[in-house]
Amino acid sequence: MGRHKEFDRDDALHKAMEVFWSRGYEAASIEDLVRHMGINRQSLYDTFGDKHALYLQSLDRYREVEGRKVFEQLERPGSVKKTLRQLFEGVVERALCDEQRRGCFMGNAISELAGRCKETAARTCSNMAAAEDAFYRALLRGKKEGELKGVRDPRAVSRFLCSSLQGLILMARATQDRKKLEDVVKVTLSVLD
Amino acid sequence: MGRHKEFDRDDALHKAMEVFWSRGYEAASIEDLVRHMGINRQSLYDTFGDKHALYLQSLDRYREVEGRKVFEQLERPGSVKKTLRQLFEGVVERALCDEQRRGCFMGNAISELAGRCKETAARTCSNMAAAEDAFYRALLRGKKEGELKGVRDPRAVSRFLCSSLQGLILMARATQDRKKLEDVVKVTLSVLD
DNA sequence: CCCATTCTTGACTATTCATTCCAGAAAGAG
DNA sequence: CTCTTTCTGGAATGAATAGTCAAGAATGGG
Repeated sequence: MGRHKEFDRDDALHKAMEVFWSRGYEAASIEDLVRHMGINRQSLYDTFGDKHALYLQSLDRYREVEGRKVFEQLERPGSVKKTLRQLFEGVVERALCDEQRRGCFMGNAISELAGRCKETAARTCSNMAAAEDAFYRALLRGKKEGELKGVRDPRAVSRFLCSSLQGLILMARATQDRKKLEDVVKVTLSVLD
Repeated sequence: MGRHKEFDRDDALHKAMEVFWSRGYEAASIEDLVRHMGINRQSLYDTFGDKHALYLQSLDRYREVEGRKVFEQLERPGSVKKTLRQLFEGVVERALCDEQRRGCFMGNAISELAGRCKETAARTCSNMAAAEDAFYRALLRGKKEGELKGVRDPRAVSRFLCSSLQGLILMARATQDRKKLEDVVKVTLSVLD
């Protein structure tokens, strides 16, 4: 009964996420979204609701896509230290390539919106808790496998790694100097020794 | 010759800074600014130029006021470790009090604007370099006074402290949990041992 | 074929935005 | 007082904004 949707919902949402990620909530206009999503304005409203609802769905999407990458990386067997090094160096590498300097969508959301939008606050808060847990499980595994004997308080260190990751990503938006970023990574990971 | 200005320029600029600091660039309307600055709209344009110019001046103002506090704190004689602990714990304390969750104006500027406004990028970049230098000088002093023997690469550690500070401030906007923030501080400062 | 559904298009509304203009009041200098 | 400057308030401008509406074309199920 009736015509099918011509566009792929997930695809359009992904495109919306890219717009909000690189421009932020306020600076992204519906015009920008319609153009970049490649769908009709009416379809946008019919499918995703209003701009704010679309933003929240974009945040969820980001968490699924980008968050999953991190979680999977942290769960891969092998040296936890090496994995963490790859994770942090990967952030540096991607930051230096990305000429848009988008940073972390979750971090941006915290900075721009979490203070005055409780739906955003809930999402960013729970995302950060999830990241902390992923770090925590990796640290526990590293301890069990005898690799991280120096880590006394894995819960505290997992929180530290969360915060450090955000700090590094922010710094990478302010400077292009690879040496500075690698210095940060070097000292950050030294707490694991 | 002529009537004097009725309002204090610095005072008005300070008020403008508060608005941009708590709401960001895009979400702060001229209406908000006029209301909170307590001056006339025309006076705003006559005195500060347009919204963008006012924003840049607010950034400069923030650097003078808030930056100076940090720089002075770092230059005070006495234990560098203790000073750094006070600095980081002060950030936690202020973040937990501030019900507006404003974070760091410079960090917010990086996140919201540095990618597409080169004047903002220049200011945030130079501010970060200044902060790095302030940390660096403090670390050098600590080494000279024999307190920080464990710090091998003070330049790298100063960069790390910069990044960590921003990470902590961001995390403090996402969570109210004092224990989490104190964990971050604890591990961060452990690199000085 | 017919009907229901959905896509597409473009126009439309209503609000908000930054910015400018204007006319008059206030106030200091000579 | 007089001139000049600045403050004040409100109105006006024009662009951009988010969101809605309506009419028609496309498409699939029955």
